[in-house]
Amino acid sequence: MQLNPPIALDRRVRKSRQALCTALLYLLLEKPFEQITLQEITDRADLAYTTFFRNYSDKDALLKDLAQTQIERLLDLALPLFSAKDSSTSTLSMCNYVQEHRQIWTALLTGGAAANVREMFVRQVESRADQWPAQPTWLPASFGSVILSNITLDVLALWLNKAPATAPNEIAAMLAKFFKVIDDS
Amino acid sequence: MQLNPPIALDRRVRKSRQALCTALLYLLLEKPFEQITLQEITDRADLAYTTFFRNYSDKDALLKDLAQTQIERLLDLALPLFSAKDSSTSTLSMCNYVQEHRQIWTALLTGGAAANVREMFVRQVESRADQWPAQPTWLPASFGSVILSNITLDVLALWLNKAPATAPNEIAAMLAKFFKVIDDS
Amino acid sequence: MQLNPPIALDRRVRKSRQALCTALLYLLLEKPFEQITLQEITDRADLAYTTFFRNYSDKDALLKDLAQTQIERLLDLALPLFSAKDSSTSTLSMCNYVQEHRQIWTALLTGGAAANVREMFVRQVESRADQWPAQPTWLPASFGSVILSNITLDVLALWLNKAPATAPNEIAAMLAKFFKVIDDS
Amino acid sequence: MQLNPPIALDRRVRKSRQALCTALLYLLLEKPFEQITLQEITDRADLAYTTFFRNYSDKDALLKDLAQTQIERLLDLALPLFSAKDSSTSTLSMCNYVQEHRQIWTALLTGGAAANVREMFVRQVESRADQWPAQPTWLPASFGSVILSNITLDVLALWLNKAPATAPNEIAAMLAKFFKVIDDS
DNA sequence: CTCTAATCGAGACGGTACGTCGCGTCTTACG
DNA sequence: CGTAAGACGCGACGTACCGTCTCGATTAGAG
Repeated sequence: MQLNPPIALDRRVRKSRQALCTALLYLLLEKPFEQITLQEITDRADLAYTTFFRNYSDKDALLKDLAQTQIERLLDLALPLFSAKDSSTSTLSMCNYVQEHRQIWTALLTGGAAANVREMFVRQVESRADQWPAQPTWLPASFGSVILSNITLDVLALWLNKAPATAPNEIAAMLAKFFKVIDDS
Repeated sequence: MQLNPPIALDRRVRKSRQALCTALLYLLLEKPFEQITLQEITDRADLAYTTFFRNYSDKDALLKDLAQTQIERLLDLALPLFSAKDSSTSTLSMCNYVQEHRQIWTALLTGGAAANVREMFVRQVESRADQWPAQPTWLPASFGSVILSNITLDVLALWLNKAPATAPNEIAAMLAKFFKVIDDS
Repeated sequence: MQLNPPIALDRRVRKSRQALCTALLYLLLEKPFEQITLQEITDRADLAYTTFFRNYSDKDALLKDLAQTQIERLLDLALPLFSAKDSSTSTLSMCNYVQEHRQIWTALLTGGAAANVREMFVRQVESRADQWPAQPTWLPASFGSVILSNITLDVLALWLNKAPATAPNEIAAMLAKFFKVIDDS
Repeated sequence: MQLNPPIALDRRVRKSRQALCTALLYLLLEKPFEQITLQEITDRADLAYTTFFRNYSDKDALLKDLAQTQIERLLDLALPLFSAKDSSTSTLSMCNYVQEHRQIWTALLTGGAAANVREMFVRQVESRADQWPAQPTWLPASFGSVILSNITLDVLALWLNKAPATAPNEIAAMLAKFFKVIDDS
């Protein structure tokens, strides 16, 4: 029996954080993460500079808050793809998800924070390593997840960035081809 | 019979730049690129702070100078791998090269500048796109090189970082497996 | 009934500026203005280096802030000296004022900023030119104020610098003698 | 019996110094002494930057070389003015001299080096204090020369700067009037 | 007329100070 | 009394200028 969601945040706090997140999101479409200033973020969010620090300790903390959730959702859809059975299903549903949230994922993957996001992504995948039993035998332990993650992100980034017209199922097909290599003993 | 390198730089200049490059290289083994200070670099290079700017406009310019050459050399060895014939030969020679220059490539790929280096790498690969004719037919144009580059770098980075004991030919074998997917129509 | 001073500065700002002014004042007693470093000023004021620029655009701006007020006060006392009537009275009160603020005026007139202060002084005198009607007839327009200012400052500087024991009324007498030349047609 | 003039400087050296002096002179007409760069001086003199230091230790040394001679010549003409007899004669000849070298004295007195030149001037006058016996009795020792010097320079500077059309003898008359105050017991 | 030494051109370098920008803390003033 | 506005400490950056140095190339002037 749970009381409340983690400690039901003040509505104002939720609003501020939301504003900061979307502000960052839009800025990421314009310029690299490191070049984005807290001042710019708070300006765009229409909040006082100091308010930022009441909500996040850091610019990275904001990015994390922004990206972590997205990554989680994506992984919930994507992880089954490692289990060979419904690989194609999960791959496709992942691509559909990205398609639906095209803008946010464009910011995350092709914007300036790409490197950071990839790192978070890989770390999350590794922390869920136990969720799929079959490690490819021809790769050293933990090589698999890193490489798989990177290929996935590469394909998604290229899709969003260079070939936005491509249909989700085409992308899913490409990914599937790569995944098969790893599953093949 | 070669003329002279473009303008044969002053010996002092060459020395300074060399000092700065090696200074950066060692610092990259210790901490992320963005956290490295120009002061630290010049201190380690035993040069005056202002001398940095006489040689490079930027911290990035230094990294570029440092990495670009290395990448070129690596690509000279690696590029034939795209032409299916001697794929395995070139892959192996590339791995051997990395093995021989393990330290520098560890700094570049697993240190803090990894993201930048990857970007440079991809850009160079793309600019040499004409050097291997066979583009995979099942991938949109220019997807191939990016993904191939990233897989290559992923594997190399993991090798240097997590499994340094592995022999070059084992790594080459892994790479070959991935490359085959792309070549397969 | 006056509203408020222009915008009633933050108490911290007032404090910082005050600290910077007095810091400069003391340093002027030690060395020429040009040799005084912003670092020295902020060190002595016990403020961060960058805080200087939040309060003044320039070292000169600080000096101006420091000197302008003093000059104004002095001129309020001194200007009547040009109207022949109470010449002696105003000259004496000016000398007394300088005597009372001996230290600050020593810094301004005999310290390293003397040249700048003289210039400000002359400029202020000229801008108040309308406050005394009688221009000497035997001098080109505007010669009078400049020369008068310089003589005044020369005498004051020498007094503070070389003959500090002299009584104010003696100095006033000297000045009076010079002023008489100008008033004499 | 003297061997050679001080050591007959190399013709090149003489040329360089001359070029540097005139370069500075012209620059002084444009901007304050402190804002003049060694680079600017050597550029204008069409000499290498390092050549400056082969001839002068300092920017001040150059100014001194430039001004000292001029001041000497002026004082040779002007000093008799302190001996009441031929006051008017010497004052006039001084004014004539300045008129003839109008440009150089404009640079020295109204340009950016005015403060330094004044100081040199006063110092030279004081070092020649013995050349005129009659110290005014109503002024503390050594007040006389400083004030006299400053008045002289003030008048000359104003002349050159604001009333260039005025004839030398008019200026001489003004000066005479001031000098009389001091000579009067 | 040559030879030698001083001077010059060119520019890298060490170093000091300046002024700017951004982060994160902390205080003030205001609603 | 809590929140905005924003001053402040701090650290890094990049610039400008000074004065030193090295290395050739040039030239003056003595023999």
